[in-house]
Amino acid sequence: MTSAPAARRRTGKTKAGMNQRTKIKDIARVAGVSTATVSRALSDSSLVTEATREKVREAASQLNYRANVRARNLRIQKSMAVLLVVRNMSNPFYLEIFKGVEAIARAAGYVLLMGNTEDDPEREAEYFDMLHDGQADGMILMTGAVPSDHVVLRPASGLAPIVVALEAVEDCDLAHVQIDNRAAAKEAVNYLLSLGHRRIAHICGPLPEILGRLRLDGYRTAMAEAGLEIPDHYEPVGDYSSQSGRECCASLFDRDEPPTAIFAANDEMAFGAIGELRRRGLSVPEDVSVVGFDNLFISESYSPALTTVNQPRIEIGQTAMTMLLDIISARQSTPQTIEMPTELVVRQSTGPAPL
Amino acid sequence: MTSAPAARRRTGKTKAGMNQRTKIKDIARVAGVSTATVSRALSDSSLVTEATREKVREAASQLNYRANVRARNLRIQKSMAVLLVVRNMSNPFYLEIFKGVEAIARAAGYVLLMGNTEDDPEREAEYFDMLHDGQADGMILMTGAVPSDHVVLRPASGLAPIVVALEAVEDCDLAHVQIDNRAAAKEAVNYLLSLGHRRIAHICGPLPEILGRLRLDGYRTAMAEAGLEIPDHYEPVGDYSSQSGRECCASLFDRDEPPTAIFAANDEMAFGAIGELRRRGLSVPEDVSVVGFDNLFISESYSPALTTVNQPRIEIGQTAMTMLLDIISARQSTPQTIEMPTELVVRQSTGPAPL
DNA sequence: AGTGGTTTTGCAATCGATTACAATTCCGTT
DNA sequence: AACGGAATTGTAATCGATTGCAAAACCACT
Repeated sequence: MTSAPAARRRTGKTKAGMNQRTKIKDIARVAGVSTATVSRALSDSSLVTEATREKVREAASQLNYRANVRARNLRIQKSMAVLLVVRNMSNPFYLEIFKGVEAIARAAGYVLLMGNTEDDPEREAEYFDMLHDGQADGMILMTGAVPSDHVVLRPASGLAPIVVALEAVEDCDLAHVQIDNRAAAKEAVNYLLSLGHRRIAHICGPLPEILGRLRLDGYRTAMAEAGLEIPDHYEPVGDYSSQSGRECCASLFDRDEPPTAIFAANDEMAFGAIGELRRRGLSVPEDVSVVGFDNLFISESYSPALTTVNQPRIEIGQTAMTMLLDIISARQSTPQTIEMPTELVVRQSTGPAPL
Repeated sequence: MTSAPAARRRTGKTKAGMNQRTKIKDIARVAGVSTATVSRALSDSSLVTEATREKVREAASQLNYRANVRARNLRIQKSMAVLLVVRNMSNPFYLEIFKGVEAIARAAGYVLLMGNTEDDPEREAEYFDMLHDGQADGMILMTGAVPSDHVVLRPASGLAPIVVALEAVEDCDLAHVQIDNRAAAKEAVNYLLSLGHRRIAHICGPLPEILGRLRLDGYRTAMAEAGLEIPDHYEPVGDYSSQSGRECCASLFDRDEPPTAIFAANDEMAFGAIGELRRRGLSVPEDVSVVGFDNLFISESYSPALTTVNQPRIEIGQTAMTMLLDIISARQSTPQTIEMPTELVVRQSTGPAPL
């Protein structure tokens, strides 16, 4: 009966019960058309009649068909995924950025791949490799670290698009979404000055990093413009942890001429500082005012509610993703830098300078 | 010269400057072997001589070759990705779980896809579809919501593996990683009882949800075992937000017989409650003790540092991912439920009952 | 040199879609 | 009825890897 030559054939071990996924071929058979037509019908191409389209749709839904994403991605040479790379996944600051990115990505049919570097250069390189491998069509980089001399950076290397958010990569024409850290810090300090404070200290973030430098710079500028000298020990350096905020605060109050106000480079250090002040019997804001930076979700319900600089995190995420999509679809090719507005949120941790 | 029949041929429009990615064919040509050998050499198959392997490696690194992940994934019928689905991406509680999952996934060569449902059934279904589409090889579900009647749930449907974490899906034999919410809640309340408190209130989470129910149940059990009646209004229902904690707390203290201790179903509501107490001039823990649940990263640096129930979040993430890998590789097939230990962390927000 | 066995290698099929190009159908005109 | 052009459909190439099987190379031992 079987006249077809018994060509090489796979064993096709269909485990009983393991119902094979339906593929485009099955639909073609059921609907009585070719696979090409099925593909076209399902992708709403204008090259099929309404009748055929309906027939195909019918067969597809009957067989519960869903296109195999792997096969499609190979063929169309895209992965419909974007890579989101952060320094530390458990930093709550990123949460709303994730959310903003996710919303835009989803709407455009992209999925989100998470990357976590822990500041390890090897891992950073790995994520860049993923771009190169075609695992993602683009990347939103929030580490500010670019592996030196990586292929993707070589000029005209078929560079998969990268948008840098929050951080800044120097000497490299990449798209950026950032805030004006210097100006925001300056505004925070100016507010303290306007309350009558003169002895204002700054708990810095790690200094080799650009963010820490910029905020420190803003603090110094504000102080300089107010004609105030900054005592030697008024710039302790922390690492953004609440513990380090506590320690920096201690170092400020263990010496003469303690400050009447503290501007911390982020909210967590501000929390730590407030904890330490309370431990010493000082009250906030009556004795010492404290300002943070970031406006974490929790800062509002802290007690005292924290005065801090708000970053529009959701919008930063949305903007970064939107830019990335624009670059991917080549709507945009010259790398832009977008600056998002910040806002000083005044709450209960700041008050007039004590007499 | 060219004797080969000019078969149909693509135009191969190589944009100048757009240097083509090197593929396995290129390596084969340079190394003077077949593509099969290249593939085998690079995957450390034992089927190639050391000499050939070296030759191929040489060519590969010279051409800066990286395998096309899309092509490989299609061929091997895997996507080497797992899907992590949460209710709300900006809930800080998930952060360390992400981290735990990420660590294990990375080590096993899997990438992480993020899913965010916002409690929208359509979006929940979408992520299940992604599994079906082969976008991911497995899923860690933290929403507790399973689309009713979805294909993947039909018995023996080639079901891509799912591990439910934190939540519990009833009537469905899926693998689970969870904590004993009832026992943990009971322990927290018992601790308050041991401090001499008798008027203890509970700020519940949303009640249709299993988590809220279990914690409430633990609270009631502890009270019952202590032989205490629970006044009518001692179980206000919040929604896990700090604002709702504030409101629930207010409702407790606007009536007669206010409690001397509050057990909140999560830390954020505990923060809200503390804020409200402070607003009313009550101090914590002297006048009222407060216990939370979750041990958020910030709870330690809150002031007063919050007494709360710790969930081993990193370990939960790690365990869930490990289970998923076991199921994917079929090392494990009968769905297990693993229970992770919790721990009451006593800090400064609790103290002896006032006289 | 011939034999049998074990390693290495190469050929070509395969994964499941999309799509260029060819072939067919349809439809209005002459 | 024949024709021309547009609208649909089908055939087969393609994306870039992995891998079953066959062929070739190698080796030891008569």
